[in-house]
Amino acid sequence: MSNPNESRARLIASAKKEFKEKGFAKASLRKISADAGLTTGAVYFFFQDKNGLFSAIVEEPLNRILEILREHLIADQDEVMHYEQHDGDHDAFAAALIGEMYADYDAMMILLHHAQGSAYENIVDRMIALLDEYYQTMAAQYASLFPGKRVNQYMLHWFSHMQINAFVHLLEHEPDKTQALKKISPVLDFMVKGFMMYILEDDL
Amino acid sequence: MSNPNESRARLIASAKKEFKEKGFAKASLRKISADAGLTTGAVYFFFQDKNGLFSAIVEEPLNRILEILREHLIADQDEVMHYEQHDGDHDAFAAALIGEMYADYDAMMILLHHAQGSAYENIVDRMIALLDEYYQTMAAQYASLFPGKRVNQYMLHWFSHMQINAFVHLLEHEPDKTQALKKISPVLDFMVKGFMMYILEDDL
Amino acid sequence: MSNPNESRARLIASAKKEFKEKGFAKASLRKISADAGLTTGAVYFFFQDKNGLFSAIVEEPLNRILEILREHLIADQDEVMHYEQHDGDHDAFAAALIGEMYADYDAMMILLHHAQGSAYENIVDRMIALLDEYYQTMAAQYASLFPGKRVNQYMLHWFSHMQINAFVHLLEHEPDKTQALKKISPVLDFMVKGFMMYILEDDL
Amino acid sequence: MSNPNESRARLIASAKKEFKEKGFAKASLRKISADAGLTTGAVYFFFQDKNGLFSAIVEEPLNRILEILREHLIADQDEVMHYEQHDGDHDAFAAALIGEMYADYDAMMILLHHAQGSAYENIVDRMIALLDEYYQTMAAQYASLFPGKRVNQYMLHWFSHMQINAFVHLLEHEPDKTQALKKISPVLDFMVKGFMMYILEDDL
DNA sequence: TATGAATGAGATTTCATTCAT
DNA sequence: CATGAATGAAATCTCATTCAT
Repeated sequence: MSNPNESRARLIASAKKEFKEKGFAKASLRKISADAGLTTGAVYFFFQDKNGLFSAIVEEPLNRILEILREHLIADQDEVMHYEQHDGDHDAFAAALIGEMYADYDAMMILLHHAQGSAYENIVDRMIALLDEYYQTMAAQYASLFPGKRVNQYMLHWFSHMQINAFVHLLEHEPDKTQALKKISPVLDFMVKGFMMYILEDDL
Repeated sequence: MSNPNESRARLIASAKKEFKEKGFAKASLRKISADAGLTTGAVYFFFQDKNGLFSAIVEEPLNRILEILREHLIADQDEVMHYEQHDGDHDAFAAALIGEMYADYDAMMILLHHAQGSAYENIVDRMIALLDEYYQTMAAQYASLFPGKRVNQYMLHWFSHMQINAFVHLLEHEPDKTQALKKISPVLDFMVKGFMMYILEDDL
Repeated sequence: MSNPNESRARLIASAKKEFKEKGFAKASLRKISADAGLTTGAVYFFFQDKNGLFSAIVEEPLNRILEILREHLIADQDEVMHYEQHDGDHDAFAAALIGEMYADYDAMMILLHHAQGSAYENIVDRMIALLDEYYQTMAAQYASLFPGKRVNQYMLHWFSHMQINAFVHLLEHEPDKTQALKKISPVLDFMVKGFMMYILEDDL
Repeated sequence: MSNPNESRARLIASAKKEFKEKGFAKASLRKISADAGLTTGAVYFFFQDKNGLFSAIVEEPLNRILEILREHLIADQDEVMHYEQHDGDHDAFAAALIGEMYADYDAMMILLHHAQGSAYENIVDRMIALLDEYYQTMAAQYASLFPGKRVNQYMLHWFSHMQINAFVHLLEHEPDKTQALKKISPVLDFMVKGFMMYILEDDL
């Protein structure tokens, strides 16, 4: 009770429970505080507000995920430019991503599935948008190699969507990290092959 | 005040606006009523409660969708059993499904994206489960033709997930029905091909 | 539905059910009307308002009870003045009273036990007051025969209270009229004897 | 605002006023809070809900009453078993009971007369049942001494009823504790004598 | 470092009642 | 004879947030 770090930690632990059960919007600060053996005021001492408490849980894991996404995407871009074979890289990327996703499993679940009403409620869409942007450049370069073809924007966006959701789906359905790595492999394989085959359409 | 049906219709129209903007949980009956030029009591005259108002918007479109899903799935099962070629059928199914989905675009969006807190909050999951169940049977029969192979349950479930989400994604990104039909075509093609290739794994 | 008398009757029948179950205050006109296959408006056509509906149920039985009470009390007064023996009369009074009370058992129960919130919520107290008033006169005359004695007002009022409640209690605990007559007999006997013995106190 | 205990106390004081005037069901938390110079939220800070506020008023007095009732009843049982004379004990019991009843007069009135709709709405009936249970045993032993006689169940129950109501009636009609003690004395005397005389009937 | 008190705004829901038709 | 529509007031309750201490 006296150790400040401990109180903060207990608050976060209780908040994780509550957010996971009720979602951000329906979560009650009173219940979180009470469960932590503290009062609502304590939340406002340690965090700015309800959203601040939520941030304290998800911000760091999110940043690490975004970092990995960015690194991978930059690497990927170069690969396409050099027509390199990069199957192994995909697995390396998946491994890194899954490593971080499962490092704080609860936080990740909360961020991806229970953020409605919070400042993060569109996080999945924002990640998709991020991917989209990179794919845009990549696909344009790819298309330039095939005269008479152009990028199918809809498919491109759908691939971004599908790729992000593949990981979200994984998190939801496979709580074990080792199993997760095995299961995502054919999924990625499928998507990579499909990307090459379906991303271009006839230019009329 | 004037036409009886008009008030109910105004209430539903206002509710659609509010649900779409705020989602079920955060939508305010006060605002809905006021926007319709009525009082909250009127909502309880025309509908049972907040959930009843929501149902009045989404129940019928939902039922039509489920009907089409079921019809298609039964047909699909027979096809696999007879090794028939059925690409055309997929397009017919997509056409029917999209036809209904776009018949009341707003209702569909509300049902699929803004139902959290309502009795329909798990509707997408329930649709996925429905698909999953049918695929289960289908895949088992398919697997029986290939000794040494078995169904990859994870991939199977992911395909259900992906298929439903492909339509949800479509709805979200393509408000025009005609365009929607064109855009979903390669997506379905991609998924059908993938299904055959990735649904089985080595039996150890 | 078309016969007006029938509608009114159905409304009253449904109201009896609802009042008995919920009490006047918590009874819902909507539920009463619906149960009668009508709408709330119908209540206002046949009765003035919620209280009017209640009155339609209890007014007549109440009046008959009051009539009997008054008749008995006037007779009783004369008896005391003439020192007559009147045990049989008590039983006759009880028989008449119980006859009316059980003539419309439900109405009586509603009037005596479920009237809170209605215009009749103090009916038992008013009946007690009525009795009290008559006893007042009677006891004063009785006391005038015993120098050094005076009426114990508290006991007098308590006897009124007890007498009324004896019948209320009977109604509540014995739904059968014939049984009721048997059971009330020793109760009345007890009270009559007690009245004579305890109604006077020493005048200091 | 100022003294913390003061707000809670003001809330309880206002609640007593409102409950006494309107009864539990029709009492308004808004009015109670406003009268206390606070908002409804304050009620929910200090108490769990409307029933909790009611409990805060009546729970303690009630428990003390029940305690006295139980003690007296156990003592009474022994007395009958030993054919002891115990007139004095009745007065002691009455004194104790009245002492507690008048310790918080308003709370007692609210509990006994204005609890409809609350968790305590059947408290008088429960007290009667408690008494009834004890009398059951007592009367059975008494009856065993008189061959050819049996307990008149209806009278027995009516005595329980009458005894409890004698105190309720007292509370209602005599706000002064000292006066109350004097007034209840002949009432108890009357009931004790009656009990012995009327509790048995011929066994057929 | 945190509490305890309290606010103020808002939520859904229920109700008796009215009235044009 | 009765409906169907609608009101307006009120109800309990929940919540994030604030702030003096």
